[in-house]
Amino acid sequence: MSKAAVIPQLMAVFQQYGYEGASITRFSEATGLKRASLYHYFPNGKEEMAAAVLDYVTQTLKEQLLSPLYSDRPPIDRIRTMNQNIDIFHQHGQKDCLMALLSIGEAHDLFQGRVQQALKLWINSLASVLVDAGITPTTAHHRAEEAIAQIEGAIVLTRGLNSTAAFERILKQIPETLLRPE
Amino acid sequence: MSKAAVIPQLMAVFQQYGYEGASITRFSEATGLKRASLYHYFPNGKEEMAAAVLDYVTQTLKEQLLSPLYSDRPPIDRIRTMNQNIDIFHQHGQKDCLMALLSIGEAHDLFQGRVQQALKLWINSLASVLVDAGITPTTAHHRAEEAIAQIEGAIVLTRGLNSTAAFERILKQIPETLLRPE
DNA sequence: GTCTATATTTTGATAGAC
DNA sequence: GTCTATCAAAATATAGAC
Repeated sequence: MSKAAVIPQLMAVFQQYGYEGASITRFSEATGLKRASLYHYFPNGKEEMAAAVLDYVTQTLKEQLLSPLYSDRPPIDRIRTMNQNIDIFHQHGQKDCLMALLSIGEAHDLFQGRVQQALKLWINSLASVLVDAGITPTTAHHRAEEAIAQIEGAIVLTRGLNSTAAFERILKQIPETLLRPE
Repeated sequence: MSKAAVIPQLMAVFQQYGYEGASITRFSEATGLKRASLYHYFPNGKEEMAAAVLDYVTQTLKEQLLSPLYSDRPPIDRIRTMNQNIDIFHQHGQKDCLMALLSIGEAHDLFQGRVQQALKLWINSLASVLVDAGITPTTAHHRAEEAIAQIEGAIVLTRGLNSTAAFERILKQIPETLLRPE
């Protein structure tokens, strides 16, 4: 098995258990590889695994979720396409956001830079669509942050209420909310 | 030291590290009590500590955060007062929400019921204020969920961006957003 | 590249003295 | 009620065979 093939499996474990709850044993079960084999790919252990997963997530964010924002379609359609991909990636809110999980506890000290960079990329990409739609840059930036907060919070609600209803409803109304008149 | 005095200190550890990252050693350091002394208060260990903390948080939620919602002041003032207390309790987004943290990983299986109950209490209390303000019950319920999602997501942004700016801005605009015309 | 075996550290938990 | 001492289990990590 190649290193590239194990990373999504490690990601799934981090998504379910968070950084401190994810153990090498759980990684071993998820990948089918023994402990020592995982250390062959990631000599620095869990920390290196999380860093690799975070890089993978950042790339997925760029290629899968944010790339529609840079198309030549109308702004509302670009945002709707992003949301459809978010809905799939997070499985209607049932799969956690790695940026949220890897900013808790000791993971916060380790990955603060990476998480902050990825979040800012998301915020700026979304804000640029609003600017294209004629919205003031400051307002655009604020609204982008608010939309991302709603998405992250909707994931929390999905976990806490054991229901995907709020997530799907919130996601659906985000495009119109973002593009409302100033 | 009484059991009641220990619980807020345990809460602080859970807020910083989450459920799996919170170890008995960290509880010992935070309280000044040795391991065995903590087991005197909580024979069932970490699980019982988290349950006690969650009960304490639920009571704080009721008494400190939600009680202003049931006053006889105008709806907008009731919500503003709740938000001021949220801002203090969560230290401008820097202190995590226990309901969010205790629904991750194996904690999710252990505390799903308690978390769901507390979240529903919050949602229903907030929605009832909107109904008082003349908003349709269904819309009120939806808006309450959206506001709580924004608050939870704003805490995630505070962690991820290492800044309280988004949290404070989002909190400030929530009362008007909740009470906007249908 | 994957494994078995093993070492080390940390964590959760208990017994029993004071 | 708090402690020291101790144990068992789990976690991280490494050595070395194939």
